[in-house]
Amino acid sequence: MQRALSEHRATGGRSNFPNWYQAVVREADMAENSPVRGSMIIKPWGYGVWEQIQKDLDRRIKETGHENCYFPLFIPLSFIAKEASHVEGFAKEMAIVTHHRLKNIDGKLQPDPDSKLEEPLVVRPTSETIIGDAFSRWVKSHRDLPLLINQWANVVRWEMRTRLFLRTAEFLWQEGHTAHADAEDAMAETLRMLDVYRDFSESVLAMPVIAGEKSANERFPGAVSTFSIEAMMQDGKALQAGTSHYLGTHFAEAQNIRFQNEAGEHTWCHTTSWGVSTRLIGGVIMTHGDDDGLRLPPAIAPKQIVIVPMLRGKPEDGDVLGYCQALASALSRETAFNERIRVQLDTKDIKSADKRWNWVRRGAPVIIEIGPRDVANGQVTFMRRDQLRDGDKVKSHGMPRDQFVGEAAQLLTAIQTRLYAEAKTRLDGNIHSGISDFAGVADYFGAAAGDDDEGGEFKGWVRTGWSNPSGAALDAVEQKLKQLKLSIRNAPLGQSHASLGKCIFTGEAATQEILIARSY
RNA sequence: CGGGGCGUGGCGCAGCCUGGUAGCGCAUCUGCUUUGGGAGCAGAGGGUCGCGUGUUCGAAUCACGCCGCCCCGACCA
Repeated sequence: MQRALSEHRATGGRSNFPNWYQAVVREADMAENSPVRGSMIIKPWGYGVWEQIQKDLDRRIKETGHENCYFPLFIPLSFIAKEASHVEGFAKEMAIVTHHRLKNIDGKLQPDPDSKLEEPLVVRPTSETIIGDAFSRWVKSHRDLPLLINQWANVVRWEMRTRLFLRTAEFLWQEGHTAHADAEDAMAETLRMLDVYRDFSESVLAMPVIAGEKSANERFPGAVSTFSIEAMMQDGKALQAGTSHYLGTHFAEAQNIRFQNEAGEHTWCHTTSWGVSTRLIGGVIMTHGDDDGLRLPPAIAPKQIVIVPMLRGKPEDGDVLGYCQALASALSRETAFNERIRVQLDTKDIKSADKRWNWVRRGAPVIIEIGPRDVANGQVTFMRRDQLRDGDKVKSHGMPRDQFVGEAAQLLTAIQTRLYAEAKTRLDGNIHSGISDFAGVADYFGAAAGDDDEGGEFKGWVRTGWSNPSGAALDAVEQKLKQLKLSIRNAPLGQSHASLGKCIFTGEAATQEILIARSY
């Protein structure tokens, strides 16, 4: 068997990054395009990753005091209008429901004109309005605060340009919505959840990120401040992997979310919202994938250890299978990342070599291959997906069975750690902080890439000082960057306020450092 | 939605300029051989060439319209 791809690799390599990304999504069996424009079918392996993400993040969300609930998919158009009137620029492309019945007219199934809705319904693009409406009824007293709500849901945004996982018309996410008595408490919540995202991304997805504050122009419409975590993909571009917004009293005022304080005065709540989506899976792919396909961090791999029996249609197959079954059940009694190890014994009736490569492409962290020789010697032969090859050859390891079972959890942890370290080295090593003027930035990133579809040369990020201008001055900065296809990702948190030099845009004294990058 | 590219069996492509009724590699199925490894040989199945209209005796091939995908831009998680 041979793949019609260079050097036996499944993906065609990362030199054409967009093509490579699509190849990994396909080869790893994660998702495919659907008949509906811009909407994807998430296949079992891809959805399995999402389920692991959900499970871990949900626990963290609950541990920080939030409760899950569910709000309707349909939002009255007037709710959106209300928000739009208070939040300039909040004009997302949305799907709108206008009828409630189909009718066969002239042989064509179409909306029945008699079933037109009095008020159109919007398929939720985000739920601030409908949740805020409920909050206005739920919050009466300072004793009701803080109100800490989360929901796991799908949302729809009629995006012009879509890419599997990174931007789809419909996507899955969680959205947290909270109401607080004062700004201090709400801001603490905003930063707390940002840090939940940061830690989750780093320790579970093995995807290092920089947490920071967005510039005024990149704020969520209506937010007082927006924070993000930004991850560096293998092509050097930044991916906004999660956001957390402090909304001040803007939404509370628009939706009448207020409470009586201890003095009996009616007071506006301070609200927050925060979310991460299936985009995280795109981030994982572009962070950890290699020329052979996906590499999944063990913490989110639907199957952490896959056992491939070397069956040959011979009498000893029974012994091999029995040995594998015993190994599988022994391994699944072990614990890694606070859960039972997820083991799969692959008994599908295909060639074992094909099975191996299927799991390699999907990114199973550990692939065990058991043949008669292993059975006879009480051995386990395995491959680490994070260190699959030695040069061009596949590297396999042998170990006594009981030792392997005993050390399996450590092995998974080691893989998790190594994937993180690899990504962390790339991130840290490609943030350039020695550039002190705009010409240097332009020079570093070079001219904007042409209209070809090549991935282009790897460029990291630039970290430099600026004076945090506002209004027209900020617009000018944005335009200047846009010409180089650049944007300000965020102003990293926890900056030391040592000598920052001059703003590379205005020449004034810099007040903080920002990250500049090309982005998704 | 603007610019560019593309749409031919599951995947990757050739054919299209110079219309004549579909081909290659991989994958799939069957048989035999092979077996610590992304196997070999032989045979087989699978495509109304994105959709529609037009031109033509005849359209994958030409024209027009539409849809979808990819890249760039605008927009965004």
